Amino acid sequence: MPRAATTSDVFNAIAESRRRDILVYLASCERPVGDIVEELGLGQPSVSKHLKVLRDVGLVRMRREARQVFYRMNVEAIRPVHDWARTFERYWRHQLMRVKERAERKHRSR
Amino acid sequence: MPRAATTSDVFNAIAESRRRDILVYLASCERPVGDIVEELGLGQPSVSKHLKVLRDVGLVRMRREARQVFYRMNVEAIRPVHDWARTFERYWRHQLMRVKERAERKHRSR
DNA sequence: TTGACACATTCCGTAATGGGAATATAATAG
DNA sequence: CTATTATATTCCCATTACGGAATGTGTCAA
Repeated sequence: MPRAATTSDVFNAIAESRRRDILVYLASCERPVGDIVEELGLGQPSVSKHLKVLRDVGLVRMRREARQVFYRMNVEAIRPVHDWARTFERYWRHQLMRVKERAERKHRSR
Repeated sequence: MPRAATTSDVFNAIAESRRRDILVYLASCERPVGDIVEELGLGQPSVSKHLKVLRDVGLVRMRREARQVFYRMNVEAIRPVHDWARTFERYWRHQLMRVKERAERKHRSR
């Protein structure tokens, strides 16, 4: 079984750093494809293909206006990532506490 | 330029769902490889390889004890993902607000 | 209609994947 | 030393990805 498709879920889609860049760029406001091409310094076909991946997993939406196509981020779709990462938040505390304790023991033993 | 290696960064490493499962399993406490194999119902070699990927990006650490190798999660390493996802948090508000406004306009126009 | 513009899709080559089987390595027991 | 247990590594392979070049599609202007 080879690697999962980039379009199989949000986690695979955001594995590519260019796509993460695109999302950050689109977070604040919608943009036509040409702007994204210019911003990323990538070829237009590449950008279009990245956008298709992002569309397939619901991370962006598009809107046609005249000859341009405007893309915007669908911020909701990031939630699975956010939630998953957050499940570890409660363990940070523990880990930091352990580090702190170790440091204190070291300090006392001097 | 083909796809980035799974070991190139944390985002690529967690693209695989099995590896996410492993991390969740290791978050609460350290475990020997055998336990992970049993938990995931995957082949032992596969698990070992997944663990190597996770080690390469610093998401897990290992400790040898007799014949067993115990793995534990390094929760700190998840931070890039958490932080990146959180950059969009402030936009949720806006998006939810827009949805709400649209609903209200619809309501009024009835 | 023709041309131009903005974007999408297809084709190509290179490189890496994850699983299973087989094999190698490390550590302990006897 | 030998056998056994617990992991790691290697080999194999079908599959997919990315970027660039070329080409297709859709919209508007003249």
